[in-house]
Amino acid sequence: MENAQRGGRRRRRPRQSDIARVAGVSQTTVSLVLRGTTIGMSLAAETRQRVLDAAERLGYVPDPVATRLAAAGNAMLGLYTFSATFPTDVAHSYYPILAGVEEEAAAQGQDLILFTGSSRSGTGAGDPASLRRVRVADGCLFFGRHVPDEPIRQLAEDGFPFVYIGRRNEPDVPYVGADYVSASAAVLAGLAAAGHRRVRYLREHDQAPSSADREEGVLRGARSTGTETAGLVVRTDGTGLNGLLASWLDDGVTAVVVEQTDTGAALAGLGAAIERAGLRCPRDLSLAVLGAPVGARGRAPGGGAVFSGFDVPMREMGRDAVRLLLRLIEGAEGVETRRLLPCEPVDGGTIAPPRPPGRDPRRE
Amino acid sequence: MENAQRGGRRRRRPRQSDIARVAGVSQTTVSLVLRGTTIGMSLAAETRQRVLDAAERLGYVPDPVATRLAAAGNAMLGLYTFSATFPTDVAHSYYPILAGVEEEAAAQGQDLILFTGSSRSGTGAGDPASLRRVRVADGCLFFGRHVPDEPIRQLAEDGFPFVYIGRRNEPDVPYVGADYVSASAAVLAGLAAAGHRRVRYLREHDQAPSSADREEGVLRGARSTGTETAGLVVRTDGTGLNGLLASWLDDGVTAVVVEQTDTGAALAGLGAAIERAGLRCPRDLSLAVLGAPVGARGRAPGGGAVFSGFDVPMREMGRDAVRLLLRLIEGAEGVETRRLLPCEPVDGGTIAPPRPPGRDPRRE
DNA sequence: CTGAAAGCGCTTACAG
DNA sequence: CTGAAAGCGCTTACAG
Repeated sequence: MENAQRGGRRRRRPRQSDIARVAGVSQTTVSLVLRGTTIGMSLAAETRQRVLDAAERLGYVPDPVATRLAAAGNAMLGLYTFSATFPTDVAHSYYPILAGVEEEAAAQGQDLILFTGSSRSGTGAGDPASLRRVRVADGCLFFGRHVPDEPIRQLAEDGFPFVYIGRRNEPDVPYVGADYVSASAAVLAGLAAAGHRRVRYLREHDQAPSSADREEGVLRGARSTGTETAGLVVRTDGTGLNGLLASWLDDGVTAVVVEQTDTGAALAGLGAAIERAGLRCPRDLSLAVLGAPVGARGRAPGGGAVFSGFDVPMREMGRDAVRLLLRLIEGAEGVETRRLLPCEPVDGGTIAPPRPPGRDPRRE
Repeated sequence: MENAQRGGRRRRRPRQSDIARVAGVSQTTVSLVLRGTTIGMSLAAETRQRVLDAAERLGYVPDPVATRLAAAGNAMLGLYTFSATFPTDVAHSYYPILAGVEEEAAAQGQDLILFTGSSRSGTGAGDPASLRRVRVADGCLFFGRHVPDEPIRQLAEDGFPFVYIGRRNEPDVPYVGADYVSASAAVLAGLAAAGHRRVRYLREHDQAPSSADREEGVLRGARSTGTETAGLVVRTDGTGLNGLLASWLDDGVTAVVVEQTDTGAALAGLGAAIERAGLRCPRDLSLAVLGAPVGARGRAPGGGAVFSGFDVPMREMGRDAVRLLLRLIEGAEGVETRRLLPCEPVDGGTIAPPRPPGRDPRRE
């Protein structure tokens, strides 16, 4: 191996002109054969081969930056996350999305550029400079609950192809999201079918579309099943749940629905309150989670059962976003650019018929 | 947003020459003031202002692609994994490494290219063509237990900077690994201190350096503590553990040490055998794992306790590999290019004093 | 203090 | 079938 690594003069990467010299042709010709361009189809097979050989021998690899400057594609897709791509503390909640993106990118022969600009600033907001860098890729996937509008607008205006992972409100923005509305409504329907009429829906203060959609679904589901809507929606930052839980029990609430976000604050707070009160699910209280938590945290408190509710098809969202982005890059017409994927219902065992009226689970 | 995404004609973005025209200066001057370059410090304040104003008015935004081309070096680090980067089935075992890499890359202002070449071919072996692609990055991180030598050699010869994550045997190859030898020896010492003399070490057939190191550490630890070495090392592919376990108990074995690999075959097989035999750890049998499994699988069988053994500092390995790679890229002298990071011992509650001789846990 | 020029490594008309 | 030339939008010596 020689110690090429240390101080060893690094040999300059070969470029097309090097190949040209070796093969005895012009740089233009090199570019033509290397791109396998269909325009200058008429290349002598022998010339072609000579160029190919030289390129192989020199270990040529096209420079993606130069390629992009000259306005061509380079088989690289970007992924820009408006929060650390690999969060430490968030229990890897978004890992499956990354997995899906990587999987499909690989299947399509695309490399993936992870743009790290956003994670640097602790804010999680993408700073404009780092956002601009995404242009070295052929197109970019965006992802994160909170996203700055302006820089993205810029990209859109310039015709740079991109796709959001997660539904967006802005018109004309391509995205692949999850159908939280239907899935949430279905959960309420399930609760109603089990006999619950007085339910609480716990959501965080977050304003993201995914939260709004869940709430809409919950309300829609409640209305269509005759579940009480008064006092149904409760906002929390994850604290003060002990008191809330107590008041709910006083009011005869028999089931609680929680949204699962990246912070997991609401669910964590509720879980703690339930444990503290010594309640058992679903005997004392039915529980449903909108959007299944990932990994080890997917256990219901005091039971070991898996939460009832629905799964977010994160992996599939990642995959589909890659497919859509590729379509946009190739300029395909008539592609559906706003997609909602169905969420799989999960019958996890935390929903049961309501406890008999008048029975206070805390006195047992 | 106009429908810029689909075929819409896009307005040309302003460039430096536009500013130059408006401000009545040369494009060079524009570049100078915009970069705030320290070299051409001597810019008339008035000129400077004029340029700044024009830039502001035109809404100028530098083109990152052009900037990079001109500046040489593209602030991209590669990560090439000799297996799917985001495995589905392997319980995300390597996730923390990715997290560390991403974290440090972000801190250093580097973007990350995930090369997907290796995952495409089901083989997990990187095909030479895809491997060559890594040259588009300024340098590359390699990762995976089994790695093809030849293409890497090529890269080294060309002076392309790279770093392995995980120890390598080849001389002169830069790496950041874990000190499995010391950590494994320490585990044996702990077992000996608890009173165990007859121990079995279960490893897979795998030949990777990380496996070899663990075995070496186990043997070293056994020798220095008077633990029996005869029959100590046992190889398995994860099957036939029921029989093996029975024979060990017959032989008076009181503790088992298992290596944890990416497949987890040995540990999974052993765990199943233990459960099947109805043994409880550590009462009936002490257990230690060399290299902690990740996430939900980190629970010991029949107990719920965390495994004793040690943690692999994956996140820190990722971070440190990025740092080292950056040093190599900048051509730093006298850098330690072969690093082993210490593994944190884990006292997880699966090690206890040996059961009394003659007590057969299976008859209780 | 400022500008003309070359160059980063490619692609793409346009001529032969 | 192949090459000379211009251009993508910047940066960086090098001259004035």
